[in-house]
Amino acid sequence: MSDFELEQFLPYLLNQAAEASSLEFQQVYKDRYGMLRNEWRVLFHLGMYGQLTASEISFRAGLHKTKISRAVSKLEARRFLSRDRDVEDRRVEHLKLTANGRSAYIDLCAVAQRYDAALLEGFSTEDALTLKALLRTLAQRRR
Amino acid sequence: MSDFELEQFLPYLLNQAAEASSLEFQQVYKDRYGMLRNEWRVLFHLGMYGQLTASEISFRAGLHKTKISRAVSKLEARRFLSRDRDVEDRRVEHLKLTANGRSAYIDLCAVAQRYDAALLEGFSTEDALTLKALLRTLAQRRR
DNA sequence: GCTTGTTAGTTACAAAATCAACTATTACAC
DNA sequence: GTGTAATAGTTGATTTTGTAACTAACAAGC
Repeated sequence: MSDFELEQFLPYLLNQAAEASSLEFQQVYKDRYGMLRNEWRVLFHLGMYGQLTASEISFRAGLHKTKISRAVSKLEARRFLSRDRDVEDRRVEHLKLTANGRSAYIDLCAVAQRYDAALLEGFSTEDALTLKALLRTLAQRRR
Repeated sequence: MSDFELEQFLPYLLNQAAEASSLEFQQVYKDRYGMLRNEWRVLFHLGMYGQLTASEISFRAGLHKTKISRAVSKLEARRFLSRDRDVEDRRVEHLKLTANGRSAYIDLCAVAQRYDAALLEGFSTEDALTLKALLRTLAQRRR
């Protein structure tokens, strides 16, 4: 194919952009709290929505249950969250952040907000909104 | 932080969108040619630019040299590319696609073009252009 | 009650990514 | 030339992920 442009191919572009714009933030949660990507995501979901079960996080974040399971173990080991078995259904665990976890969440939220603003610097407000709306649409078609 | 929205956080959004929109295409190059993401990328760079060295691919694609090295080995083992040692500088290898590799490239290009169009279906031409331009800007801030 | 099916979450093993150390070759200083 | 540094690319050890099989608990039919 003569007229194909890799740099115009959406999945490629998205990957490049995602990787580039995750790098610095990743550095922060890794260096500051020893977290991995999935751990950060679980922490944020609990921080935003309060108490959740692993399945609920899995559904909301679009993460496979094994990823959740491992992320939860790590976060628990580092005292960022606590588990509570459901009394009605003893298969279910309710997860919530410890004080420690909450303070990490609050700290990282602030970092994230500043970081987000920095990434969008140079874009017009309208472009920024369009970008995020389109990305949300693309992300929705899932699994 | 009360007003933080994970779904508005650019790195998160980009990752979700990237993952969602890579899935189906990944399935194609995996099922049809047994390729991994890095192998597909190397194949496309060689398909688009002709003969390149590993370092050149590394620079253009923003991939670490170990990823290139392993992708090249796999592609060579499956007869998708051939290596040629440089006569002037015997550290350097010139890589290029075999007929086999080229035909895989041409096939995947066509798939990619159709897939790209399908992803953008429902977006206005203007939105599509804006999206790609912004993504390119974000991707540029790199490494 | 007992069997069958389903759901929540974990674990085991293989595949893949990472990071650092390595070899081979060239370049440059003296 | 000889020693030192730089570059191209590979390999190995460790971590992380992915897939599938697993355990434990519940639910529904009979």
